Amino acid sequence: MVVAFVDDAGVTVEPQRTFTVHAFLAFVRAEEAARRDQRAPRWVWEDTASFYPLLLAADVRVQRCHDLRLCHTILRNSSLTQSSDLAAAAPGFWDAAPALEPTIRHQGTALFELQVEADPPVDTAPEFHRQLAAVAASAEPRRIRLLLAAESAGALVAAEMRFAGLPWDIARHESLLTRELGPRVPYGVRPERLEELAGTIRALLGDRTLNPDSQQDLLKALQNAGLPVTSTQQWHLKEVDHPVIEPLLHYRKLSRLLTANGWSWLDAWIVDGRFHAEYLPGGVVTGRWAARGGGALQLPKQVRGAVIADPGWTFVVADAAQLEPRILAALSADLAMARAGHDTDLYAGIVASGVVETRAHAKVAMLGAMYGATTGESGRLLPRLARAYPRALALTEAAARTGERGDIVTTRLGRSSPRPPDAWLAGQAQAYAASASGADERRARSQARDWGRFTRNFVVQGSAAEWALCWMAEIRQQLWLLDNTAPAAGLGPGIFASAPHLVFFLHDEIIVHTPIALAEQVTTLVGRAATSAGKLLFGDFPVDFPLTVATVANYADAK
DNA sequence: CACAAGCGCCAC
DNA sequence: AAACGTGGCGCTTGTG
Repeated sequence: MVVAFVDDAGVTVEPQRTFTVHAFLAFVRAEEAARRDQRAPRWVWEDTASFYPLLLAADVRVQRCHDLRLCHTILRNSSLTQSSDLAAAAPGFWDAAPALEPTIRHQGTALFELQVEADPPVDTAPEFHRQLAAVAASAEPRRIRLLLAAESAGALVAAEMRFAGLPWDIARHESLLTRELGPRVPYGVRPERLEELAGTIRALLGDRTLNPDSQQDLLKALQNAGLPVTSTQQWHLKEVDHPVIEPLLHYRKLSRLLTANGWSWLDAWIVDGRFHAEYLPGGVVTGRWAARGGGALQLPKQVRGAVIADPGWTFVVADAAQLEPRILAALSADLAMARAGHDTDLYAGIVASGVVETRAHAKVAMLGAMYGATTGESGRLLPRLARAYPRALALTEAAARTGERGDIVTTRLGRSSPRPPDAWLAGQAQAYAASASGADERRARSQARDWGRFTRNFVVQGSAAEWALCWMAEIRQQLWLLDNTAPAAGLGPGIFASAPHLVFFLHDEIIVHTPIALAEQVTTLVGRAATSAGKLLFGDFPVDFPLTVATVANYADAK
């Protein structure tokens, strides 16, 4: 492996060196240890997800990195760097999907199974220089630089969380399954409780062969039994008065538990008592993370009782209270809205200001403003919200109009929305042609509004994702410092064996797994990190980012 | 046989 | 009450 040494401007400061894999691991370990009290090195590499697991498997953590692939995507699309050489170049290697990463399900994986370098090896220096140039020439270098740092730190966090894993109590999960579904059965066989319910449903609908898993069959059977239904969705079925509805909804609930988080899921995803979720930083266009396999970002509340801290350890579970409306208040510099959330639940503050009558109304109206609701309760309440918070609502409206025109919008730190697809542009163009029919125009208007709702939400969701990245990066750094108070901690075998560490992330919520004795310190630093994240994004604008924090041994007790 | 679309439901 | 954003995933069903 080849390591080049450059300064912040990308200028070579030492001759490059070539290492074997094992020598490289020792080198990184030594560099991180030697500079622990100074400014740590920033490792510039192609792709954290394929590279960092190698280091973690060898018990080596790094403090900082620059993920060329993730940063390239941001710079390629950002309105803040649109005149750079990087953005102008034809799509190439750095725009392609990353190579298939090595599979590391747990720390027992042997080193020789890991692919260290791309084949053929990638020359990272030219791309790094293009990126530095794009940042330097940006209209907002401070923001875009912060975004790249936060995105890269997020990639480190994602790899570390996958490596450490979320503690999972298989016995407790299995007892839940047995209690709800009956004894374990082989894959493909209906568990006892589901079979009983299927029988009840068939009898009540007079259809001996009905498969309740088939939406088509089910809809026909319901209609044949005289029920006035056009879909089999839960909310729809709940409005119908018939004896079959209760067992049917129960069947659906249990079936979901079996297929999404049943015995097969346990077998596939829980290794050594840990759920090693694979997060995909930057996996969503808005900058949110996605996840692959195991449904890490959709863990049902129903199974969270199986998330149990190790003996002598506990969880600090923290979620940002009303994150997106607070982000909107700060983005739009809407002082009235920021004040409504000062020292209180933001929705309660809106009620206290006399804008709407109940917290539920405040919430549905705010969500409607951010998602683009036009009808129902939310649509009715919007005008009152717009009177009380004109700046905030003007921002969401402007973002929607921008999208309807086919233009792009940009988050606080500089992530821009994609351009609409060609089919969308063609549809809009067609609606203006002389030959356009009324149907063409209606379709084009409808598609324009759809894209407007996307850009409307993009600004808020994407800026909230940036806040969350900064929050996590700060938590990670502070946990590292806490860890460093112990001699040589973090750099020996089992790097997360004795120190508090992040184990879960869900858009606006984190879990730290920590020795009980350190839980109070962790709680304090997580709260401070939220404040720091707010300052990084919005400077001195007076917006609060309060957390709901719980110290619990069982995730299900967090809320 | 593999794969994709449509549906439904989980999370935020 | 049910239309309003971002996703992943498992099932059935249709198609190549």
